[in-house]
Amino acid sequence: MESLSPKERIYTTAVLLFARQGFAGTGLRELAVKAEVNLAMISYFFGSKKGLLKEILDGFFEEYLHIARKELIGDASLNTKLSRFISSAVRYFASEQNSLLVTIAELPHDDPEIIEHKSNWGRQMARILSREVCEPLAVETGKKIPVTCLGPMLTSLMASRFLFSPMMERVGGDAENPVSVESYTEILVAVFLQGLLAQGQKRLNPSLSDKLVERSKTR
Amino acid sequence: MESLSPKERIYTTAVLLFARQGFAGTGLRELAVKAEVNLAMISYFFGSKKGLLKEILDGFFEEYLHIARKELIGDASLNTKLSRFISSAVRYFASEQNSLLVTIAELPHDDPEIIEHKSNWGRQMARILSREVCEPLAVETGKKIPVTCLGPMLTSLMASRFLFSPMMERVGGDAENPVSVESYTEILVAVFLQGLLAQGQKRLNPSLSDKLVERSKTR
DNA sequence: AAACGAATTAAACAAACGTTTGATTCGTTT
DNA sequence: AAACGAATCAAACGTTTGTTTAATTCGTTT
Repeated sequence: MESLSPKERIYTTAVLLFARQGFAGTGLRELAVKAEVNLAMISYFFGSKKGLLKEILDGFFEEYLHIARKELIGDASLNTKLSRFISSAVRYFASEQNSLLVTIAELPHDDPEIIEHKSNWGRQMARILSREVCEPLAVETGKKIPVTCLGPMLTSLMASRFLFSPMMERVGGDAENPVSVESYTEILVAVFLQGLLAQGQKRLNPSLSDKLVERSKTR
Repeated sequence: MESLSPKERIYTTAVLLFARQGFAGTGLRELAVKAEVNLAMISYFFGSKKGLLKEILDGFFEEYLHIARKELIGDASLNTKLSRFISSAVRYFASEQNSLLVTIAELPHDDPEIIEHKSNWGRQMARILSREVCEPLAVETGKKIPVTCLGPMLTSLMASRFLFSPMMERVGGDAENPVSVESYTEILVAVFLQGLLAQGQKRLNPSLSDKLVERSKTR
């Protein structure tokens, strides 16, 4: 945090505070203090509090959309494309957990300015998912699932772990060791593609990293 | 709204406003005006703004937990139990959409008072899911999916439509008619239990109600 | 009708809010 | 060294915030 520019410190600290306290629940004075910056610098760099939020949302959506384009567009099978997408997206969600939380917490709110931003990104994502997933899926399996249904399902599913993490930390007893991001990804892929009730496959077993953790505990 | 008691009007209006503008983003004066109630009545009935939020969260979790107990506990097959649970829960989410949105938007925030409330409900839900879903699942399929993973996945998946609805309303073009709650439920059950890539079954076709809508349009 | 507690009210409280102003410092260019 | 724009600052702007107070109305019980 020390080597960052003042503007970067504001951005980073804002993502952290907005994620933990909500956008409206965070005051600019607290943000300025925690970012070690003068209060007026926030308006100076981002125009307004809402302008700061817009930049955060844009930053998250831009990368998310980039991942979707990279992993979903192409000639690979639906199975591989979706597996790769989920894997990359979850890795991104994990690395930018706070940006994800800010975005999701602001999703249901209906501020006209913000809604417009979100819808723009939603339209682009819907175009990709429609062509690269929904249409091939209808051809291969006969199932017609609308993008407006599949898009939210997929994103919510991948975000679930992070949405509930502040709550689940106090639910899972001390005995239960937390699930690594890798095996979380494997579970997601398996459930979303093959279903919860499908017979277990070898890719569903605990990943190597989890096994090592387990061993180091029992010894 | 006219026949409700002042306390009920405050509660109902608060759910609506918190869902659309967020908890911290809603002022008590605006709430008092919209609920046609004197400002001081809010503190009088609910103690504080946070007290009001706690009652909303409790109200939502109580019914959600009730549904989980009713549909998941018993000797039916995993398939039927989960199908019924998803069906009931989605119907409840749809009827209490705003309570759901308030709850989810507050999930990631780490206010100690609120976190404690959420965790209490989370623990109870985890106990049910663990015994009635995770353990039977491990026996039947060999897959060991921790509750701290499955719980959030299931809830997020069912909530996805409602979380994204303000955004998706502007994404889906006018041509595309919205998915009914019934067929949304069928899609959820099919994807979660059999997987996205499974071959289409008859329960996956558009539900009767959707077919009627489609017919009335083309004629 | 007197008395009582619950319900409702207008008014005020200090604190925090987002934003703006005008002066000052800093590094670079002329 | 003079000049310039960008960056930083302390201070104040007018609102709005959640909460509390004390007085009043209301319906019921005595």
